[in-house]
Amino acid sequence: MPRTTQELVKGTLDLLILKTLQAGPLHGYGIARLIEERTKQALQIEEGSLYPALYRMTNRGWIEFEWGRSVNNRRIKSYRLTVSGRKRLKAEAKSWAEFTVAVARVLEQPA
Amino acid sequence: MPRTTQELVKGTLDLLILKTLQAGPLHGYGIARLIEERTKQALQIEEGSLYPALYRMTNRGWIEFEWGRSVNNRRIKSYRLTVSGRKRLKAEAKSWAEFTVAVARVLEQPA
DNA sequence: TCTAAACACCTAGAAGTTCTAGGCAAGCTC
DNA sequence: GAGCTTGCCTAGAACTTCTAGGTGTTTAGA
Repeated sequence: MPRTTQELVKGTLDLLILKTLQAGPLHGYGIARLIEERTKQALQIEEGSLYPALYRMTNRGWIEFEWGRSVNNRRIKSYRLTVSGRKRLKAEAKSWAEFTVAVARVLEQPA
Repeated sequence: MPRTTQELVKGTLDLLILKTLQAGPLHGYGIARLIEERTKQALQIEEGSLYPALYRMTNRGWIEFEWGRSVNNRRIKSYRLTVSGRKRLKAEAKSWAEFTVAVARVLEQPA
């Protein structure tokens, strides 16, 4: 289902995942669906980006997982933030806010 | 002069360049300095990113250049937007706006 | 019962941008 | 004439993301 109006994640995937896990544990597939739902399908989370990202972030100690069962009775890896991950979330959110302000300063210039 | 507080450009470089050229022709070095000034040094434009980007964008027909002289009497490549580049600027600006709104929707969720 | 769809995970390789870390030349200032 | 600034450039590495597959399980429905 290729939808040209959908945006790709452009460097914010980690932040989006960290933020989504802030409210509580969730599995990879669920994270993707929730982000898409919350952005009204404006952001599309590709599985080929998602799973490598979860792997990287686990390695970096920002998240950890345990095997479990979903509400649909499927085997899932339930991820949650670590203490380090909460710190990282805070830092990335701040960085993103500063970044968008900076870009806005350029874009607000008169033609 | 490594400054950890400076942000990198994360996929917005083309947009920043296009926007900076919207007001009139400018050379590469000047584009970088102007963006840094307008963002109060929050964004840093690396020359190793800048020149390849200008090359790419020229190839894609978004910008074109002619050789000239700067106010400092140095040889410069003076870039300006093409018609196609103006279209591209408009599209990228719109896309960026939608993207930031989408990310904001995720980030505004309660913890 | 059998099938199809949805759920849920995964990977290899390619593509693309950006950064690091250099280099070169010319003009200006002291 | 030395050194700084301006101004251009490149090769290669690093990194993320996408494409394009793949697997297995559960459930709904024909």
